[in-house]
Amino acid sequence: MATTNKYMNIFQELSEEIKNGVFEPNSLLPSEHELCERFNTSRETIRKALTLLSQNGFIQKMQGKGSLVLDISKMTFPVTGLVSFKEIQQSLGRDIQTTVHKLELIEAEDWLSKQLECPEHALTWEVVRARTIQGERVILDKDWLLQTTVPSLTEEICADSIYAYLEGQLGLNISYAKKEITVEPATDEDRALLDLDGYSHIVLVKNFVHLEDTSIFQYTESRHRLDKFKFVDFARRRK
Amino acid sequence: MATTNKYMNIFQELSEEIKNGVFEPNSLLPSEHELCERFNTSRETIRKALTLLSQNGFIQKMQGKGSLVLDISKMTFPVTGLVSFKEIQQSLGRDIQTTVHKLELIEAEDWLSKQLECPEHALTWEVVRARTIQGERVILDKDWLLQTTVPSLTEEICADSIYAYLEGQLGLNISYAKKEITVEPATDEDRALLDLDGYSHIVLVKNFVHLEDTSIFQYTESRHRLDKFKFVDFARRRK
DNA sequence: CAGTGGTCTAGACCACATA
DNA sequence: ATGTGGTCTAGACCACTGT
Repeated sequence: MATTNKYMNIFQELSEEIKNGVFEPNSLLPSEHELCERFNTSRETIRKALTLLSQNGFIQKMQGKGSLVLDISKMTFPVTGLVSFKEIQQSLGRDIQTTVHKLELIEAEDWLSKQLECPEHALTWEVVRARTIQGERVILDKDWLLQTTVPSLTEEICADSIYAYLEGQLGLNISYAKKEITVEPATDEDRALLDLDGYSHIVLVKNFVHLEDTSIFQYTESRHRLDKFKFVDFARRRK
Repeated sequence: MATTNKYMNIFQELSEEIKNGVFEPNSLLPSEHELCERFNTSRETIRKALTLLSQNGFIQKMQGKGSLVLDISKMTFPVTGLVSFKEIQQSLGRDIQTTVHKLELIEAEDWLSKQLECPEHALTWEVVRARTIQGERVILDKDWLLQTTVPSLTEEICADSIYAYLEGQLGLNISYAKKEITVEPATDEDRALLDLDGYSHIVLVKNFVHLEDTSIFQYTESRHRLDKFKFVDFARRRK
């Protein structure tokens, strides 16, 4: 669990303590000075950890007063940030299955090479997966990954979590992503592979995933049945 | 324009220069050392400004190499963070009108006092506004604001931007918000006040807005016609 | 007043990239 | 080997909050 970073460790340790109720919601965290002593470190380092806590909705800093612990039980769940389908569902303790409908190496067509910002005809993994939650097929995930960064891919990996494989096994460093959420008419494919229950539209979440060298290596379309879709976002006001 | 903060000023100055093309996309920013000299400041201060640029999608920092300028023209627009309807539309140069359908001081009912985390029967402003974009009424905004924090409210303010009034005139410090995006069946009110064009559902964006003392003072439901809804999110991976 | 967080500094050492 | 960013330090001064 120990990453190399001091402030990252402090952030994780304090966030665990907040989650576990060691620090009560609506109470104050120990002062920065006290935290310096507890973690035997300098104040700027403590402040980096506290900044992370603040950005992730754990605390609210108040000048002259201290750091107030927020009630994270009211937060439903921060889907913000880069979190994969599997991580989210696991965090909710949901019972899910994944059906892999397609796993092929294709040549990128015109539209796809534009999405991936890659040369046309670049070799690309195309993955189509349906997600079953509590007996209903409600999400269709369509992934495209450049073979230059992901040489091989198996059905086992797709049935589990592609993210876990990329970060864990391949050691890829995912750095940021852009998401677009819209509502679109359902396609024949949607109707065939999902239990649409009469809905004529789906929620489409497009996801452009970038590596640390800023190249896009994955483009994902996540197609959700309307009534099963929920997106939660925590955001701080930047002045 | 000059806020009090050194790193905030540097962030704004550099972000302007990136927007204006002074620094080309896919080129490197001057090194932190050079920026220290240019702004006559220490490295940690420069790094705070660069961290802000990174978090807002302007640059990608790469150890050993430098800070790469990202192509913000590909970003559509960061709707992430706390941005009001008016700010977003203005940034897109859209032609919009607002119709105020309701502006009343009411007593919070059961469900509302739960949303606002306030005592039942607390006095609350209820505001209902329809947004017309390019001739079509496509968004219905329903706002509830606690009178304890917003003593008075006029139709003129509502027709313009409530946010601008709250932050500019009242000097309220908005600090963070939680958003929830779902799809819900349209109500009779939706059908009456919007040009729903046959759609049976709307996209519902719930917004819980908190002040710096962490109290909720505003709860908003933004109801969008399906085909006119778009949400864009930029997120960095936190390890 | 004392205690809190907010900003800023000058310098140190490390890890990574490039030539 | 040099230059880049990543982390950490010890201390300074300021602004705000409470008593």
